[in-house]
Amino acid sequence: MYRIKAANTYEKRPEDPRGNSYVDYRHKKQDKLDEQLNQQKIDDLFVDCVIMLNGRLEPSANYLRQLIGTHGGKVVFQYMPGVTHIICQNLSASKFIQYSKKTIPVLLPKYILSCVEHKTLLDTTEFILPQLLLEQTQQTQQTQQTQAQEPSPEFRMSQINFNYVVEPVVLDPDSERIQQKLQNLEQQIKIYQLNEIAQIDYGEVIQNVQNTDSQKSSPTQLQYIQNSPVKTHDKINVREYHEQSRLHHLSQWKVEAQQFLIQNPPQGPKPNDTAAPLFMHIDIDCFFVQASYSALSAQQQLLYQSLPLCVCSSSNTGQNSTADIASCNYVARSYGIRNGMWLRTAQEKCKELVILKYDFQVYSEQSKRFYQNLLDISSQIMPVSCDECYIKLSGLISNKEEFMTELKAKIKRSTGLITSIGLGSSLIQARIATKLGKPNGQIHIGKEQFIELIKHKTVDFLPGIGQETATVMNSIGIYSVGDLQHAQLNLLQQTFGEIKGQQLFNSSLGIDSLVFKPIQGGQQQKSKQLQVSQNFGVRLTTLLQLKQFIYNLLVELQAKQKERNQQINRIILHLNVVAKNANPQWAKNGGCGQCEKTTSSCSIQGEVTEYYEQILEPILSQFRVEDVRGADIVGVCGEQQPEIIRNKTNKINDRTSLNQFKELLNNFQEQQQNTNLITGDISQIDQIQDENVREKVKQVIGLQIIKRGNLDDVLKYDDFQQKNYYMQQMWGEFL
DNA sequence: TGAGTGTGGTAG
DNA sequence: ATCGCTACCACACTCA
Repeated sequence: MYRIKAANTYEKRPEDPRGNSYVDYRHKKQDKLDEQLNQQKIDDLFVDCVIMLNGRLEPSANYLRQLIGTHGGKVVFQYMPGVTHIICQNLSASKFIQYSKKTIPVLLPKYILSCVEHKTLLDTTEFILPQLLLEQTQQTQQTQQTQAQEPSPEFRMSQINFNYVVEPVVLDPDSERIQQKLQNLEQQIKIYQLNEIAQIDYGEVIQNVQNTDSQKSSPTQLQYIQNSPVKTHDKINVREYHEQSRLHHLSQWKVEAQQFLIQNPPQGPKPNDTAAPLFMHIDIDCFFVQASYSALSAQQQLLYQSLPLCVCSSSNTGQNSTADIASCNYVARSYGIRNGMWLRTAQEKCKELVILKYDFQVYSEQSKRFYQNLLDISSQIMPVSCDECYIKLSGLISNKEEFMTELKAKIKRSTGLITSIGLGSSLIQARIATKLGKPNGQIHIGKEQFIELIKHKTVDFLPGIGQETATVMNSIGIYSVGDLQHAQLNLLQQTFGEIKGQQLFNSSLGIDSLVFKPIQGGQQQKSKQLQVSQNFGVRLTTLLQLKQFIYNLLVELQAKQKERNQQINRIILHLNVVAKNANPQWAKNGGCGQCEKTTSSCSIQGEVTEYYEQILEPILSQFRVEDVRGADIVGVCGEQQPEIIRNKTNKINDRTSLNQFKELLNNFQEQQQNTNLITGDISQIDQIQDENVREKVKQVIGLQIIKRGNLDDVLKYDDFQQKNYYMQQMWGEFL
């Protein structure tokens, strides 16, 4: 039996498996790197310097480290005696105090770059952190105002710097950039003036400005146009774009599926929580292809039968089509074609590939029909997407094979679509069963089988492990699921974080990190996030176009907010900016290619669109407009939480009761997956009088224990916002 | 230590 | 040409 370890305990960093202490390990690693850099040394510019890099830096700390290293300097990341320079971009108050105790210059990263450029150690005064100058000025003022005291030792350094206060010089060799900034500033001022003068609809104002601007036709030449000759858009209609985006529809259909289930609550029998857990995962095989195929005429269907098929937005058979294969059937897959592959790659692999068109209307209808067939199986359904869901079947099925065969036949009759079904005692087991059975499969696996069957698959076979995680795993010597099953939990948690590490480990053993949350009929779904984004076909050349675009996104967000009837109290803007040295080979036609993401957020009250200047402003100065290739706006909804009493005196201070209850729960030997009940002696919970409270306790504690490992973590876990509320209820009624 | 904010990964 | 969306989770870091 695998004990689920506490997932959220913040214990001391485990020892290095090779027997070194972690600190030693770090030092050794550092030394090794220094040595490596020393071998590539160019000159002795920084030879007597020990430079400390702190926090997030631009250029990155890694880059600076190499740069300094190759010029003979030593880099550290923690303060230690002997440090000669501190390189930092943002200094928090605590760090400020901490650093200003030391008489060491705190400088901008630009110092390093300039020194390298001029091949000499420059005077540091020009590079002192502006924040530091500002802060010490304020501090000095404060001190002067309040009391005429001797400056405390903390300000020794400020005093030193103060003697050399120089207006910080922006050493930007790229004078074009400054010109651009100034131009932008001018344009900004214009738009502000317009807003003040014209008291009309904001959108209209922007539209007008936009028009006059495009007549002028900005002289700005785009750098990237040389690489990717894409037309710039004068006007981008977000909604129109979304109409054609398969990924947009995919997201929409998920919501539609949820709403469908809310409006048509499953009428099937209620699963038995005390029976052995049994979950079904059902998925339509290559949904897009099958659905598109099902919309064809009988004659065409006959023609295309058993041919390699795919769905793609483009019928372009040219050599350079970067259109995505949205979905391909299993015949096509036998040629090595995969979903997401570019059409040109796919056609290189199979010349006979038949390209079917998207038919979003049909997909939506088929999805509804699919769900219609599932309503009478069980009362608990959890949709995953338009073509995929989990159903809880504990204690409802006698003959599993027969059940699966019949269900598949029923769906085939009603929709014409072929599905795969997996059964398992946890969600992930069912999920993997489906995956193993595809296409047209029906499999039931248990935990032991799960572990056996999946042992030799690569780690990315497991849900939740994508490319990035797989790469990191490979780097620590984990390639197959079997490796993961036998991996050191310590190592995993050290690499991926306490919870993530635990979840990955659990996954490999068939233990869920996903919690089964069936749709509750009649209940309106509340999501935590609303998002509107477009990262395709965005080619902006002027600030005004950018503003117009952001505004359009906000309008769309507002419409969505209204439609879903949700509260939004914070908006986030993501801006994708072309990465320096982006590889044009990697970009799709019209795509955003390799981007760097800039983010800004603000809290809002009232209308989303009113905040558009505010959200845009903080990031305007950070990039050149013509580099922008895409933008997202995310609205984060306020969770509609019950009144949480945040009075400290209301906290539970009855340690005895708490400990008793903890002990009781910790005594449970085995945690049953995804049952709302805790196995073992639950009689004490059942003694709770209030039925609602009792159910809540079971549900909340049960789910949380399964998710986190043990009660300690349940009580500790930050995101468990209703903790205090439930705890009060619990302790009020219980014990 | 909890709340706020930013970053990054994953899935369909 | 082409339609690289969206919701959610975990984590890092800062601030008071």
